[in-house]
Amino acid sequence: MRLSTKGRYSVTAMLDLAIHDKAGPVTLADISQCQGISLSYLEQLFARLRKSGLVKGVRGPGGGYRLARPASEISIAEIICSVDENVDVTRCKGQGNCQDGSKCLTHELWTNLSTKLHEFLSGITLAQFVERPGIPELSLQRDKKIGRFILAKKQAAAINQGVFAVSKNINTNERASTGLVDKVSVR
Amino acid sequence: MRLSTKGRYSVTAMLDLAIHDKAGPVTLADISQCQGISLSYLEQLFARLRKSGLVKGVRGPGGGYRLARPASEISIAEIICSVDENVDVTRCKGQGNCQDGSKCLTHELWTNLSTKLHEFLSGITLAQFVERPGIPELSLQRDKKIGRFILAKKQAAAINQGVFAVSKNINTNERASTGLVDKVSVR
DNA sequence: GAATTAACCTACTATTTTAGTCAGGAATTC
DNA sequence: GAATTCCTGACTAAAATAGTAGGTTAATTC
Ligand code: FES
Ligand code: FES
Repeated sequence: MRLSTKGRYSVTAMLDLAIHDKAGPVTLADISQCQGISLSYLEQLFARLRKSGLVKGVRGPGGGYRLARPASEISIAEIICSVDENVDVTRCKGQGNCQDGSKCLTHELWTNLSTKLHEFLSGITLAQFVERPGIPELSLQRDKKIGRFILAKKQAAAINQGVFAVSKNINTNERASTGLVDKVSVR
Repeated sequence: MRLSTKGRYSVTAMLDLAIHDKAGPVTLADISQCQGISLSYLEQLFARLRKSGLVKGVRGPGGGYRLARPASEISIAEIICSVDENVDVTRCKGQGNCQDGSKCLTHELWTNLSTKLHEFLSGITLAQFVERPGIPELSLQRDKKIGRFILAKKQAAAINQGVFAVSKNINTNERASTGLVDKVSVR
């Protein structure tokens, strides 16, 4: 197992998705702006998250990314493993033969430690972080900023079309699946 | 917290020291040979371990490195932290101000996760690995190889001085502190 | 159907970290 | 004084990380 900023970015982004899951898809552009990470870099990370079956992409206007599974079924370990492909714990990659054909001490040490670490991180789910005391207030604070930003864009689009209170169909297939448009729409 | 090959090398090397602690100092040359890591790279790692007060260096012939404390008082977390100086968990490095002056979600998430991880790795000591079932046999196996190598060197030095059964003072200050020379000496 | 949005894809560049090398100096033993 | 081994600093090579650029494709809105 390996821990780097790559995994940190991914976990943070996934947390973002988990928090806003009820309000529909989150665009990478928003995460990029909010977290100060490059958009294309995020795209690369999310490509892996998608291939690992952790997120689903929703194309078109009003689209973005959402969790492929409930937050309670996604562990921190899964997220980190999906972006850090270099998970070769030992040097021999499974076969115990890096010391004249026989198993070295390193082998046992790291398979042991790494399974323990993995078990530990597997026990922590995204949901646990979302439901953590303190998050609701922080989430609210930040939603004002992000929400305002999203609304500003939607408003601008609406004004551009002549009318103000528009917000009809943001993304029909998504609305159907979530049944929650009010939070995204303007009025 | 961060996990990389750097920390892996260090933990493995420290385990080596812990196993052979009773038999006196272990040279970096031996660890280098046995683990297949560059000697100078090991020296750089051990420089940090020494500055962190985890190991003590013993100069001169018969010298090497030994643990500065009992193996039962050295945790995996300490070792990893001492070589990976880049332990900035958050982006703001303590102050919660990376989001318009206020704390972002990332902050709480990572300080929380990282303390948990740290607690976890702090609970695992070197001694636990040395005393682990399975290690004695493996250690014995490997000691034949390393031991033979060390003995070969000592023998060569002895022969060089005309007598064979010498093994008088390998490293006096070390012998005094350990009171265990027989394992190191030839006969 | 044209415009827009945002996912999706590929290749390239820059920066940083990791790993290794080199050349020497200092303490210790013999 | 020679050998050994820690110790130091500077320098190089390779790899991973982070960011950039320029597109294509699917959905939505008008
Ligand atoms: S790493 Fe598996 S035998 Fe050495
Ligand atoms: S990382 Fe500390 S406030 Fe954002």
